[in-house]
Amino acid sequence: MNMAGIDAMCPERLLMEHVTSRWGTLVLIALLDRAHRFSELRREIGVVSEKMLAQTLRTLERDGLVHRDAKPVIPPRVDYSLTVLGHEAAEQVRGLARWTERRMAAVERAREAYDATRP
Amino acid sequence: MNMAGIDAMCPERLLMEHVTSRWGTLVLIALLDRAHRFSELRREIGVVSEKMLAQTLRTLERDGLVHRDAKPVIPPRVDYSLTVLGHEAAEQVRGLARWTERRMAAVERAREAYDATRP
DNA sequence: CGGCATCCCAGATGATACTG
DNA sequence: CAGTATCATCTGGGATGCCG
Repeated sequence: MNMAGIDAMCPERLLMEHVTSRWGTLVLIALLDRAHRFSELRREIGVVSEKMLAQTLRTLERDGLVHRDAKPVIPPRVDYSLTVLGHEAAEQVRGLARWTERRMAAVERAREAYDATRP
Repeated sequence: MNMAGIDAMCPERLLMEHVTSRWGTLVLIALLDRAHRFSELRREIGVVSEKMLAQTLRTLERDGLVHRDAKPVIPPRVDYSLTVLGHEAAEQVRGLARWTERRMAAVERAREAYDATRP
């Protein structure tokens, strides 16, 4: 265990991987805006397979970050929203996302400088 | 492109994957404390292969987050430290890490409740 | 000591088809 | 509409060996 209390395979790291996973981040950020139906999330996220979206939502629901509200109607309607816990997670993730936006240009300059100095 | 300006394969997402990757997070948090040699990072992180640590460090260096200082001595000595950009990234990541520590117990209760309601 | 090159595999992800 | 099931593919990551 290192100084931050996070090691390679501790429970905290697994939770962190759920919220920072490719689809986890996009789901959390989309839900930070408002509740979404399954198909709305698919459209908003862009290209994501049904399987991965369903799997991601189930993981986040199990962790208590996302609330699933399945209405007993035909055709089915399922709404996903953030819990209080999920809202906190989403804000952390959004902070990271916003940082990447602010600093993307600087990072790309750094890459060009790095690449320019070698084969 | 969704509302957060982040989609599945944009440059921002790649950058985010670098900083939130399994080894990226641990390296950034370790360097937030102080500069480390390669072998110090290996020990501090715990179980990490040389390959992944080297690869992670190269990626973070290329992104301009980590500074690599190779001293021309024998035996070789290489020190890694955070750049200003890297310090910002590391603080975001540490924020996420601290959140997982604060909320881990609540998440585990949520999982038990979830698991208790099905096969 | 601090790497890089190679091979290999489990697990993550995608594609497609099917269902309540 | 909102999934599940199955099969195929891709890739992060470990193991090993070599080198300046």
